[in-house]
Amino acid sequence: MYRNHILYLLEKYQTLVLVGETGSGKSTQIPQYLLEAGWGNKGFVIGITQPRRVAAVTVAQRIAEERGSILGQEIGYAIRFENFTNAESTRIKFMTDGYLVQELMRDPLLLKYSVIVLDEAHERSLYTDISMGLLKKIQRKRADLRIVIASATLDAEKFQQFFNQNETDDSSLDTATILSVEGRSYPVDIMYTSSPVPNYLDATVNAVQKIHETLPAGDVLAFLTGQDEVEKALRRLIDYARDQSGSGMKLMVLPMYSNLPAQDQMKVFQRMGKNTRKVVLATNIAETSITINGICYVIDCGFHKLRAFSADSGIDGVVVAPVSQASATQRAGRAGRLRSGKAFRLYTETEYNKLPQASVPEMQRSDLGTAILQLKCLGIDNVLRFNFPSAPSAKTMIRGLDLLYALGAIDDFGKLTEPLGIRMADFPLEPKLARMILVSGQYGCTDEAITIAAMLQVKNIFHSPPNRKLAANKAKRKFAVKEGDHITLLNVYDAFISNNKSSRWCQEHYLNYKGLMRSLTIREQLERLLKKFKLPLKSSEGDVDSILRCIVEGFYGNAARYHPSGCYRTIRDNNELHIHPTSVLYSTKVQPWVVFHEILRSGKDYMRDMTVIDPKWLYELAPHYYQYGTEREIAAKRLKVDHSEPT
DNA sequence: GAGCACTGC
Repeated sequence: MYRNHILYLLEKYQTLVLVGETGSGKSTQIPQYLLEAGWGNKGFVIGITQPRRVAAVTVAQRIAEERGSILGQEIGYAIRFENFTNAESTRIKFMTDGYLVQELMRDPLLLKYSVIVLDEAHERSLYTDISMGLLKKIQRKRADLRIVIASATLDAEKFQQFFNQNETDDSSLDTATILSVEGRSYPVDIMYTSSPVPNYLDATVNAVQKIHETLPAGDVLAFLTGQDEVEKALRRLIDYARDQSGSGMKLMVLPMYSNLPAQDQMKVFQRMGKNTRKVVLATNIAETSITINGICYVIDCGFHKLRAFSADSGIDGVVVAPVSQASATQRAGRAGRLRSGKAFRLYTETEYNKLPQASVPEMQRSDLGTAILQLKCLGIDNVLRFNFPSAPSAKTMIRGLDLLYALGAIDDFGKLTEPLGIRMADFPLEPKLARMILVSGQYGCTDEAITIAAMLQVKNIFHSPPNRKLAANKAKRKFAVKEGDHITLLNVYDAFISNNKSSRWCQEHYLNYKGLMRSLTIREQLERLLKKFKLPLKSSEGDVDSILRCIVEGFYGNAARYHPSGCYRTIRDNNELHIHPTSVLYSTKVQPWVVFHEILRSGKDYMRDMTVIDPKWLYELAPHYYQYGTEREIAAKRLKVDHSEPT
């Protein structure tokens, strides 16, 4: 395929932007071309990054198989917790883009590598963008390092300009170039509605029925925005399928979203009998993360859920937003992998033309605390001037810097503190939790701190099947304590260990066994980090106050106070907050002061994972953050803010 | 009485 062309351009240019549809085979072919052309000689390694762990593993597996080699030798992969590479023999190394950033801490100029391929760059994941900024810097010092950016069409020129070091008008001096490779997919007919659709859920259900009644055999993939919508549409289409039974072709309707248990997810990959049409109702998980073979018809509602971060309130949330043209193209393409297909867009062509070309990169809609910490650790002192492919707003950057300063990770000059800041960057956790763990030695509760941090990484520890909610709630109350969710999670973990990590015990107590096993692994990793920093593993032996104070050390910025209006308000910004119904504090008597782990935005702003605190701790532990010394003064400040706001 | 797409160290 474009073998010689690619190799020629890589000799001539430092950076090659390779444009081609996903699934065109380039992920597996290009690394092998590079290897055969000698880019893996003299001990050099060819590195390929992927935004997702599974992709890194499966592509590595596929190539190893093609070449008849054992995975972990010539072909290897490295992702968090798993390193299947061999220091001497590995020539092609797959990794996640996050892993590459981590690798840079050990090998700042990537001297081991001759080529780095950033695959799926058009997705613009947070770490792909960071990698691009860092690689550009490295290239100035290492003219021999080659970079391949593999992307879908839209961003190609932007990437080429970003990496091009030629500042003259003479294009023969360019250091970056673009090459388009053709995909192997089949044409897809795009259909639009003739007028705007009032309700895309109804329209999706109707479209499935119409396809089933009027179009030839072929499976259907419909994109909706969330679990809720998928389940709603599912119920209606199952009813429809039942009414249809007996008349011609059967209909098999299946849901697909990330929260769905693995065995149910697997069902969408099963092949149906000849007389059955499969309909998959999916979230955007089916846009990039998974590929279902045999889809001939795609229905695109025109919306998806996206992470959104507000630099003003510091609240991270998810919002429903119109898709971009790039997403719409990607969705439609899912119909043309087997033979030519049809994509039904539930919006007009005029509406399509008004859509943004591409979604805003993740970099520009995330909290950047962790990312800034990592950049500082890599020697980027002035992150505000760092060359990102799409720079985040100054406000977001300052918010991130503020947080790191408050947590003691950086000093007055923006320099990483020693040892706290440097150690925080080493933790695979958000900065608040990293600080909580690193100071836990002073509270004699390192043991409890890493357990709590590990438990907070896993969502849905408590299982609540819709038909047995009452029993599940009762089971949960057995672990619940008045101090709140953090100590409750600690109890659950301890009980899990003293019951020999029994899956049966979990089932009886409505606990998520897999989730608990995962927090066990994460906890082991954190324990290793404690050892690395020579912090002894020590339990507070039932002294709960020490643990609570330790939590406040990391989370004083997330403090809230009960407000007479019947909800909570953050101390710092006076934002309205509510208790999430999954909190153990939801059904107990009102506690005036709390800290929370995170805010969940869905209609209202909910605090998830809360702990009751003594307000004195706030100014004892964080006088620099709460400038007003006494509780009375904090209250006075709060009142002042209240008066200035019409409510 | 809620339910968030996805990903990563």
